[in-house]
Amino acid sequence: MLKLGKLTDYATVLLAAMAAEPERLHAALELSGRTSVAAPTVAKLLKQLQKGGLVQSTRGAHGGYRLSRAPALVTVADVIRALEGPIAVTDCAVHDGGCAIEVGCAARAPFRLINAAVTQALEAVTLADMAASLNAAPRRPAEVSMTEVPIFFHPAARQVSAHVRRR
Amino acid sequence: MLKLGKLTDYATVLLAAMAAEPERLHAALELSGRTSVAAPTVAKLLKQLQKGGLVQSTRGAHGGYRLSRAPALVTVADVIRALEGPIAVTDCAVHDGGCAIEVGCAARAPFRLINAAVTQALEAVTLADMAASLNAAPRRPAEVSMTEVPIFFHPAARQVSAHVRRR
DNA sequence: GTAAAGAAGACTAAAGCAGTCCGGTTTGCG
DNA sequence: CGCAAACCGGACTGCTTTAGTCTTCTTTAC
Repeated sequence: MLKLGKLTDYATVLLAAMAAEPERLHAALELSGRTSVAAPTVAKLLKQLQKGGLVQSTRGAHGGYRLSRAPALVTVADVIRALEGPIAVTDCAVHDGGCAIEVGCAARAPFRLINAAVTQALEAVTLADMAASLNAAPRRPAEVSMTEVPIFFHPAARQVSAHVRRR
Repeated sequence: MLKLGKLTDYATVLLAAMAAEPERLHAALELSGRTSVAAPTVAKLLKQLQKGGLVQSTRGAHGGYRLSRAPALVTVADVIRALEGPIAVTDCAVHDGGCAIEVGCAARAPFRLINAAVTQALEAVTLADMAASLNAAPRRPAEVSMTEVPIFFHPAARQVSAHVRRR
């Protein structure tokens, strides 16, 4: 399915919730309540995100987590890399060796290009975009039409959901 | 890792090998020899690809498999869909329900856009492209640079590796 | 000093994936 | 007519990855 792990999905939701109030300190339990993600899972994810440098922690009573960077500077690709390692559609797209085919493999070069394209799509969406779509009036899923997609590819378009938010 | 299954990878290699001689009939064993993929695996994959409508089989002695469509009309996305089902970066990007968060989920709409973008990248590469890169002089991996990627997004550019092939 | 909060890691259960093997059917050819 | 080559269809097993939980320890505010 070319699937992302469920945990990565949750992590994105958590970070989006934090991005709504970037300055505040967010306790793990509080985030669990706000996002409906199970508390132990939230704790586990935040630890990993901290290891990946995406959030900073404050220990002790009234402690919590805070985003390390401004929401606009954190992309979905960053989240995936923090939790699942480098983005690699196939193994051979990233590291050489280990593949029996390797030499004269027709798929290799094209897969590298695909990998780069996928990465670019993931770099195009930031936490700020997600937080914005949280604050906006709820949209019905069907309203996100396929025709809106090419905005990703316009060189100047960084804030994807700015487009989504309108109308 | 956003990984594709290894089997999907192999299937792409097999189809690329067949695309080099689209008219011929290819026996499973012969393809195994040409691609270094284990014979039972080849057989299994071709069966699945047939179920997915990508190849046609001829039974009996001197039988084999043939591509159902011209190589230029088969994309990597087709291969993935035949083996792994619909392309879905997250579950909620495709089917509704089953997600505890669901309502008021900030990540949902953005993930749908990402999913569409990823799909588009996968649709952009065909078996014909791969077969071409097989016939061309072998390129060293490093030569496929990131700067070549945007070709994917140019509206008129369908044959990605036509660009890769040159120089 | 006590309570609230994060840190760290071990552990279990479940799911998906890769790979193999089997018996069956169709077809070509001597 | 019978054998061999090739595909057909599915069952089955072992492995890896993932999700999720639990426990114990450390830090800090009041």
